[in-house]
Amino acid sequence: MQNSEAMALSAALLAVAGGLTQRINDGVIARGFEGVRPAHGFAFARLAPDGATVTDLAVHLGVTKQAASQLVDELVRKGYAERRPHPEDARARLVVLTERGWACTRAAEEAAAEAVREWSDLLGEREVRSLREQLLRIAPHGPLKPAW
Amino acid sequence: MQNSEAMALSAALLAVAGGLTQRINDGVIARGFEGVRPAHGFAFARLAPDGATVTDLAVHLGVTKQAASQLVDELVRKGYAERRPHPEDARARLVVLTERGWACTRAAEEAAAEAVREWSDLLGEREVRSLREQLLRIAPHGPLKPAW
DNA sequence: CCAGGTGGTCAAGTAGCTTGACTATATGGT
DNA sequence: ACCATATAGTCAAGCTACTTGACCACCTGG
Repeated sequence: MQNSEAMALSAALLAVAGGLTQRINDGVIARGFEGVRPAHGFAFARLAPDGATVTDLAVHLGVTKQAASQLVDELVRKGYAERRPHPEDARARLVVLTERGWACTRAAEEAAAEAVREWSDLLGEREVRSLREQLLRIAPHGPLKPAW
Repeated sequence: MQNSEAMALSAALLAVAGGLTQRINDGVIARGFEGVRPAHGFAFARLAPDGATVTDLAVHLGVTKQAASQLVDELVRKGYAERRPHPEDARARLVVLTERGWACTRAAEEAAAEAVREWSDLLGEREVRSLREQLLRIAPHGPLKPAW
């Protein structure tokens, strides 16, 4: 594959990702969750299963723990998460989603599903499934660095 | 398709996009172009064909023209672009790439091709081609907003 | 030819990150 | 049992890439 084709693929991928991010964010806000930014979504993804410590979150997001702590402050202030004492380590705190945090997560899923449905209209469900599997196979596993 | 599957697709897409962005940026820097950020790449893409005005660039990047102007300042200072008088409008300036700017663009293409080659190893060329065409068909056309 | 629109810059403010310094708690070797 | 070192988290200050607001130079149409 020529370099220019690789660049076309890259540009398309980044354009789709940027558009999807914006659509999810807009959709979440339209569902009544104000003051959320895309970065919060990545935090929610890590907090959702069982909660996480600030340091866990920092590694997951690829930022310093101070930045992660500020982000948690913000989520707490806006009612999406709360800090609890950690059951096994008195130094640490377990950050967990509130009910509102869970509702926001569900809203993000709905918004994502809406965008994906449009792709199905363009490509067909079969192609979207193959797209999903291809992406899952090439997705990296490291920290989810939003930087671009 | 269920919401959770849509979310899995979205997460994979964003992870791939984030990883690709980082790989391209790292690759460009490794080829000797210091002080470049991912945002510069999007600017280069708009400047490359025939140059562009600051306002064009601002629309393309989805930022204010002041921000675009600052970015151009930076590119000029680092030797990647230069401002010329606009041939048809004395208010405007045409921002064009320098030779170094073109070299940096080629470096980005090489880095992108490198990443895509790894995907070929995982998926096969045939699947990568189909990935490219699917993405091109669902890519939005608006401003290329890096925000997430 | 001048009224309003557009291209660009200057200046100041802001948000989200960084680095640096510190406290409190945990852990492992002696 | 104790102390040296590592780790979880916070506080404070600084930086950078953006924003909004104000402004000038030049274009365009009645």
